[in-house]
Amino acid sequence: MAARRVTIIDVARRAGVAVSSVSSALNGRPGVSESTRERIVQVANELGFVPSLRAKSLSGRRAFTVGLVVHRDPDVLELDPFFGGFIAGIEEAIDPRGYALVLQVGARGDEVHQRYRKLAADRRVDGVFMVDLEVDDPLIALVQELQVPAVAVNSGDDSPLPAVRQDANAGIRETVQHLAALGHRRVAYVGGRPHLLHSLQRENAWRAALAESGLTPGPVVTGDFTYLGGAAAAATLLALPDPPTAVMCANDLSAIGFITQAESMGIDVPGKVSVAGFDDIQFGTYVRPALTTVRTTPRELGRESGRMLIDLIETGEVDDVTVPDARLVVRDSTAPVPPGR
Amino acid sequence: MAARRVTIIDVARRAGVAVSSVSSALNGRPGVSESTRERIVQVANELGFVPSLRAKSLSGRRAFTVGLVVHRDPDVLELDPFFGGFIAGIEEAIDPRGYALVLQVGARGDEVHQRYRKLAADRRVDGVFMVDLEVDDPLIALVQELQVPAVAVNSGDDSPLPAVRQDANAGIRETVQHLAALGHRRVAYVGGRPHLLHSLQRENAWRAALAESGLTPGPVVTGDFTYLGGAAAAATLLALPDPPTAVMCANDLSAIGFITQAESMGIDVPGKVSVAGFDDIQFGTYVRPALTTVRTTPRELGRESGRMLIDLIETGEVDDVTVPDARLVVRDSTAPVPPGR
DNA sequence: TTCGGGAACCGAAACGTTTCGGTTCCTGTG
DNA sequence: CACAGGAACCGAAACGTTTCGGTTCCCGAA
Repeated sequence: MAARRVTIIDVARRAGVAVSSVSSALNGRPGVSESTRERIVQVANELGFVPSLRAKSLSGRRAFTVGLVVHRDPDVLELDPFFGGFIAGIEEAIDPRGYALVLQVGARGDEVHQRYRKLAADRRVDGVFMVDLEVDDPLIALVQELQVPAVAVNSGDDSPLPAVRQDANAGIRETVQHLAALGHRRVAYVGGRPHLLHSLQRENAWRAALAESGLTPGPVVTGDFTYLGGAAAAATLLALPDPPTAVMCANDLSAIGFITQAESMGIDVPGKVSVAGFDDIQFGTYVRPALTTVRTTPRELGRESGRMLIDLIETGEVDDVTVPDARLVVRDSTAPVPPGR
Repeated sequence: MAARRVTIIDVARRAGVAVSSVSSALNGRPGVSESTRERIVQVANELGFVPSLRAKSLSGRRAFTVGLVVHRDPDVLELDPFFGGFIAGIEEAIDPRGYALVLQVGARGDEVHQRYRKLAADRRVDGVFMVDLEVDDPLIALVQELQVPAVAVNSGDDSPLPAVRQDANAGIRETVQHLAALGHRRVAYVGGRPHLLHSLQRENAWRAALAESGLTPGPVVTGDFTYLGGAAAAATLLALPDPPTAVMCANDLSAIGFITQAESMGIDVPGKVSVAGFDDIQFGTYVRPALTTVRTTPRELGRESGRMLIDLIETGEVDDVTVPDARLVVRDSTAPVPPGR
């Protein structure tokens, strides 16, 4: 009894009009009188007509699908605070407009490359999101070569692609000012994976903010955004002859690693050293001491990215957008500089 | 210069054969001699022919896409250890077979319903994964009504849908035996959201394992799989006149919440109370004391689910599969029962 | 030598839309 | 009253495959 699908032809026949008129009527295109439009809509509803997405794709040369390929090891993905909210935001924007998201993950760079190529060759998606951009990212050239519409998320200021950004500077500046106000003069930095664009951006923001506050940069450790990386950084920094009294970490996970390591070395946080993170992951509120951090809003970023990509697909051009700044959230892992330092 | 796409017609013309022969040749169907098949393949490569997925979909009545709709609040998603690995596993299985995954999230139940309906109406996907099944889940009836092929992940034993399962029983039994061997006689349980099928399964497994070890169930608290829920459970259980000496939690997150709360009440873990979790999230290795837990393998589950769904789509029937059991991982949060208890 | 049968190949319909050029008809203007 | 112009509507091509029925041709058996 696999009931045959009701097609536009059925609607046309039943309404006594041409197929093309049904198409025009249902898509709000001109060339059909208001009265027949109403009749057609009526008939379409009666019949429960749902246009075939596949036929639309073939005819209309759009897939009504956008792609996100995540360049990340699945194990790392587990702890990533970004994607849950980001994807939810994307959907909020694209679902009402009839688009769906295809998601792919690739651990290695060449896998990611292949995924993009295949996505483009198959014309499976009408556009893609570019996240986790690297410095001089070859993927940018790739999507340009492939001619697939793309929006860059948190790219640099000179992005050749349309971009949506959340400025980290404001939050980082607030953090540095917060630390300075607490009397800290020696503020270290634990970086993220250095080839990642936003690692660079955050570190630069930190330097700029220090300069603004009249401070000179403390020691810098290159990390990798992981818990273990943060712990290793603590081992290094806190063993220095003149250890920092405060540390900014490139993300919360490494900040938490840092704190745990510090405490296991018998160094109290925030009594002896203040620690600030970045991201505002939920665990930051559970950890002891609760983490002072900079709150980012992946969901808003996703929503704007989604909106923008579809605008780009449908109109061919868009303006860059900026979501509200990341802001400082003060909790318990930062405190006044210990006396005598 | 939007170069026209090279189609099967171009290949046919260039090879001097009919379009239908090209189709047969490239899809490994009989009816074309080996020599012309080779020639056709040759020509197709020369021309860089990539069959149009859209045309294939329309003609062949398959979308080469499968769907996963996640019923979860995006904020909860952030801490969820399951989906990163699960999705990665799905992809491992489906990508080589030419399928892609569309992912959707819905915070509310009715949203999820709508998503499934739309997916089916649009024929956007050829099949779906059903995760986070509830007791008597109405979604099962929905996908059956909608006639969309579906595989259930960790469903009950009497699933009307083909299912892939990872048995939690083995791991939970091991855990209970481990606790019993440490001398514990009063083992409490902190459950998950009670309408979720796997909450029920885990609790039943716990009861069964206790019985096997000749123990009677300790107090049970209904939780919600969250950190805060675990903390609340600790507050309740540890204030009991005769508190348990060991606790099994339905997942790691609530176990970590439990431990934190216990310690802030001055009750040492594992000195005074042993705590075991479930999932084996990465944080469990970082937390102090490192968490004894049951390791699940979402990635394998994803891989098998993906394989199975595509088999189901293409052949119409499949057998249930089971991935290797979840196993106990002993770390530092469990210890011998304190003397005198 | 004839005939049957299968392998190889072909042509066209079908999938379900959108789009575009063309026809009809009505209205207003001169 | 004639005619231009535009609104409403129609028909068919196009999108790029797969599939199915039909034709050709060759080979082996009788």
